[in-house]
Amino acid sequence: MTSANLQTKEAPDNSGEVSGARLKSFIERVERLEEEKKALAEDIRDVYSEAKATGFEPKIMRKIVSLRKANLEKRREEQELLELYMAAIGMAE
Amino acid sequence: MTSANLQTKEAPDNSGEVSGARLKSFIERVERLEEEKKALAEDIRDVYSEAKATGFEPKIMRKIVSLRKANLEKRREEQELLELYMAAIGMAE
Amino acid sequence: MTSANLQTKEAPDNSGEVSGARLKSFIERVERLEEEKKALAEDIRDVYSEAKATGFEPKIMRKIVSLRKANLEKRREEQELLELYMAAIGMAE
Amino acid sequence: MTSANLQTKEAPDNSGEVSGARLKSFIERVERLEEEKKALAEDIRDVYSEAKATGFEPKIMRKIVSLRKANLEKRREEQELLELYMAAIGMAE
DNA sequence: TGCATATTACACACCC
DNA sequence: GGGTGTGTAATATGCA
Repeated sequence: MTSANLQTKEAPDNSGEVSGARLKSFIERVERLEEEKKALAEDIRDVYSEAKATGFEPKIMRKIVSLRKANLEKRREEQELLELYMAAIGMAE
Repeated sequence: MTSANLQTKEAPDNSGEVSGARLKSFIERVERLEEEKKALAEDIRDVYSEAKATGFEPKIMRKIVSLRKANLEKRREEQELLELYMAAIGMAE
Repeated sequence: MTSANLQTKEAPDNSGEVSGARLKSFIERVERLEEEKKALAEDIRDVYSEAKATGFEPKIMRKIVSLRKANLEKRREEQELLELYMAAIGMAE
Repeated sequence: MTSANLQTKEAPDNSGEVSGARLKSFIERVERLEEEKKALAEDIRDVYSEAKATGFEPKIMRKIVSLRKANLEKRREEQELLELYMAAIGMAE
């Protein structure tokens, strides 16, 4: 398996060593980022916990966050549509 | 609604203003963290894209990442089981 | 609502009655299955209770079950990864 | 580990062998039930798939199932409350 | 576009 | 009985 070429496209070098090293590097970059992501998820939970400790209900808070996000996306879509129309009628931004 | 007390526990102040401000602060902290999390998710996708551009298949890479994570979790669970056993037979930590 | 077409695709018949009857039938099949599932969940709880009554700790038992399941899944994933590799290097199944 | 007594209460026998066998039996009973439960979950998914193939939206169907379940529970709770009241005022069922 | 998977929201079970 | 953690259900996302 070590000498097998994992790449589906043409190998730019004459050994699997380099390919393996690059793959490993990519994998580790992903894992590092995943860890950071996980840490942020924990931070978020901590905020909810802290809020709960001061008397706010996380469940409702999540609802609020979700609603605000939906509003944002809706606004952004409307904005994009607007710009599309403006471009269509020759109004530069 | 503006004067209603959103908190389930006793209000430590005489107005909903303060409570609302605190809630808003929590919400915004969550939203900030969510944004960072989203950015990381994009970074991860970028890594996969970059890897793909050099010839690695994201599908296989994801499997590898997933497998390594499973290994890690399994090890952690085994450790927990061991500690559970030790606790059950009265061996203090 | 009664005459509205609940189906997203074209209605193959001239009334909502049939559509409603089919929907009801699906719903009831789901509910029946959900009931059976719930009964099984209760059976499982009963086993843990019985085990506990004879001196085994459910917490540890759950860990064991979980660990064995993890082993199984890990093995399956490794197999999938292997097949993925084989496919990637052109080895037909 | 093999001779360690996993039971927290007094061992009714002079060896861990029997205890281990009983534990294994409990574990396997749980696993068997879990498998059946999983099979039912798949059956349910199949029903939704089949419904979807005939034009019904699973998302809405799930909502309906959930609502009917809530109604059922609500009714049952009201019934229990009613019986409680009746018992309280001496009205036998 | 449909399927598979990853993430998120929820509910139940255990512990204190 | 209230909080915590685990496990499951639902949704959202990415791939074929």
